[in-house]
Amino acid sequence: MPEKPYDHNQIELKWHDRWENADFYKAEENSSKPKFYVLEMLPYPSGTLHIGHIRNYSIGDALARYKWMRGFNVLHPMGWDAFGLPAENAAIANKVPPREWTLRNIAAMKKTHRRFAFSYDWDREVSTCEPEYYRWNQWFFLEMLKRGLAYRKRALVNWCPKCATVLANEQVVEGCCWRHDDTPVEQRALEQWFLKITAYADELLTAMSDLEEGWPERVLTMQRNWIGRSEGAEIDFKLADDGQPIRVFTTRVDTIYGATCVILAPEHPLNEQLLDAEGKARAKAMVDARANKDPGDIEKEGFFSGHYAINPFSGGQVPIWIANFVLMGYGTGAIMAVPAHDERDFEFCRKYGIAVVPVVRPLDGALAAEPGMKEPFTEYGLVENTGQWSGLTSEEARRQMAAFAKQHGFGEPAITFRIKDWGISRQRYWGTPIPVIHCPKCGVVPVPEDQLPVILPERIEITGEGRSPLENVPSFVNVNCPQCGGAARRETDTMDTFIDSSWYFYRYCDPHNSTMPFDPAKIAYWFEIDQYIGGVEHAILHLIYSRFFTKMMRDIGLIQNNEPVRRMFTQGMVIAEGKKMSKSVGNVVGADLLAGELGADTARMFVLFAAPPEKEVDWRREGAEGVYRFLGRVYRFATRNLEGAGGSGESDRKVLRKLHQTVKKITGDFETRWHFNTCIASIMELVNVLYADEAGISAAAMPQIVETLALLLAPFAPYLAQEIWEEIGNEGPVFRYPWPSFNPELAREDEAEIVVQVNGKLRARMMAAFGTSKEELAERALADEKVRAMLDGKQVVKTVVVPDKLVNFVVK
RNA sequence: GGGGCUGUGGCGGAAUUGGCAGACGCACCAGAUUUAGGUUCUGGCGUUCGAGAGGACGUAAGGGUUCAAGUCCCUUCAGCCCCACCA
Repeated sequence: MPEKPYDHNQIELKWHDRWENADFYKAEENSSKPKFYVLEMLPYPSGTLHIGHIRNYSIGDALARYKWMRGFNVLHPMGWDAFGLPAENAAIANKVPPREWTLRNIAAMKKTHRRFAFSYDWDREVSTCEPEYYRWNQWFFLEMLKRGLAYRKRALVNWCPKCATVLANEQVVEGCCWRHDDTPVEQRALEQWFLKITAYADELLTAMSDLEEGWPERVLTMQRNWIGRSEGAEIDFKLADDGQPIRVFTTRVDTIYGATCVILAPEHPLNEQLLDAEGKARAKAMVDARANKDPGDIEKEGFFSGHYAINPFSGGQVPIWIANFVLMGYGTGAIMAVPAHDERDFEFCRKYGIAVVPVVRPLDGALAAEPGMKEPFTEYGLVENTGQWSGLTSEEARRQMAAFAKQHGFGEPAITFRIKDWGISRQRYWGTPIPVIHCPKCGVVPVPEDQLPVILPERIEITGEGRSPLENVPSFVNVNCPQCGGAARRETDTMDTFIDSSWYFYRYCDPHNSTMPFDPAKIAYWFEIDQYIGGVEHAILHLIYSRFFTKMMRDIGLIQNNEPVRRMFTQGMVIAEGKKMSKSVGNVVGADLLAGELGADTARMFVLFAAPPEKEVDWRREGAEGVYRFLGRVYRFATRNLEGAGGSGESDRKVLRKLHQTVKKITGDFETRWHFNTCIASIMELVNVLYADEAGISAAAMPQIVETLALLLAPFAPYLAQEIWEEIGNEGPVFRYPWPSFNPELAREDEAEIVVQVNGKLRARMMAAFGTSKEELAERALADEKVRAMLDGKQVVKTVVVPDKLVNFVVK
């Protein structure tokens, strides 16, 4: 039978059209199949396909297809959201209703996406711009408000002048906005809404021990550092003037006898009382300087406040200083400086000539002599000259002294976290409105549940800098108070869109529910997510937020699982021109271009082939032709051997062995590592063997070979696999057919190749039956001419034999 | 400053448990097919010495453990990522 040329367009469009409305992986709830829930980050609703998502589709799509063939129940939904708005379209964000803008793009996007990824459950599409989604965002907000998990306070916030909005701490990168790395973030004081993520700080940290198995260590480390738990004590020093307490946080209360000053952050509230006009000006200058500089470049600076504090343990008086390296946002905003036992304090005190008093000695040494101390001793040791605690170990002293402080009312053991509450207010049009009303009489009043959702007005004008465009829409702002009925103002802040991404995967399980965010029974069925695939850039933002949301929803009583994701996979980024490919950098390459040229099969397979998925991949299209050539080779081989192509049969055994070895190899790589690049490489090897031995394959063996080849290709090149599947007379989707199994007997080589080494260097090879004894192997190796020549005149000191593998002679 | 990751041909990468370094592909070279180009098929392709058979060297650099090291240990260098006056 004559071969057919590989025309990717004809094949892909044919199946694309036939599959237009098919849902191959439609979730079968309550089926007896094992559950498998793949989630991918959402496609961005921008005009061009974001190439980073091609990688998502490649990985998740291939995996879903494979899992389905292995008999798993796959929920693999597609979602649409409002975040990821291109920076250059910031104007749009303030003008076009998110919903309209998103819907406009969805239609165009679907076409391209379907060709790349048709394994989604389209019924479970969730758009986070839909009023229904707003409703449940707002419902969650009000639930949190009831429970004290949402609150409002005046706060210094990070402000991006370009976005004209507030940023969460997590969204500030090197002092700049995460979307505008050339725009320094400013500090502004605004009334802001916060979610009390700190209430879960401890659990977010300790629960991580359950995730160790399925999450990358790297991500867990980042989260641990971000949450930043440290154990210590809070101690009240007394202001010498009037006895009012100055609370400091320390992890080393055992060193408190060595505290030679107390240092306040420049923005510490007590400064208002302590400092004169000049001091206040200096403190303010420090705050401003800090906002605009790289933290690493700022030199330690400070000045004496003119006041003293009393050490509650020793009773001694120490000066109170103001210094720029003390942060108001961490601990209590005040520290006790122990220069003898802390790097920073040492540097600071030496600079300003403040006393250094050693009080901890190394376990095997003496107390450091001062003056003349060159560097602080920061490790644990034994405390000395510390009153009744002298002689204790640092650990023991820490415990006892903290307890003593509590007992006497001037302190207590304390745990401090680095993580701060999540500021969710955005002065931006693009987001879920925060559902509260400000009434001059009643204060902050929640919008009653039956009035949800509060939706965004359409067709609004951009305002000037710094205020929500919603403030200029009277029909939105002017409302009656739900409590007293009087005139009131609606909140104009909208929610951070990370709220949307924190729970959308729950909504996937029940996307059309109009009475609840989702049916708890459905969540109980699907969750936890078995496998989540996302970019590594979400390690601390999205992944901490969604863990927080899960715990919050559990405490509301909606769900039972403690964590959203059982196993987490962070894929590498796509790099172009040496930079992370992203819209704001402007180096996005349209992968649909490649797909249009060489086909979606080639584009997908090429991305998978380029590198293992956890690694970043440099986008260059040079290698794509190779993949295209390969697919053509496969197709031509299959079509010319459909029938009556019987060969001699002399190669059957060899080819079938290779076939079974390939199935074995790919199955292994799929199950354990997801190294699709080696999967594809081994299919290529197989095809090379098929070409070399084509004439020797019998008509009896050929159908099995072609069919298996189609099945092996199905996860990577579904259109081609399907086409071959049909050509050989099979019906229905190829990936509904079970993944091929391999026969270990057939996969095994007849004989083992034994490597013969002399002093660890390869000198010869020989074939031997499996299980040949060590003695016989050594004997046969010695018989080899070349080996004999190498051993001539030398003495064999030792012979190492690894059965079925190698013989090594050690000679002198 | 702290934590983590990476370093293999001209390039992307393979080597899953310490056991043949460079699978597979790109690029390049040659041959066959073709009027020619393209396509397709076949072969070559780490460096170096050698006419050849064959030898020596070779996984960032140096050292160590081992019969055997890309893989394990130590030191150094380079690059990337995260955190960063966190008391």
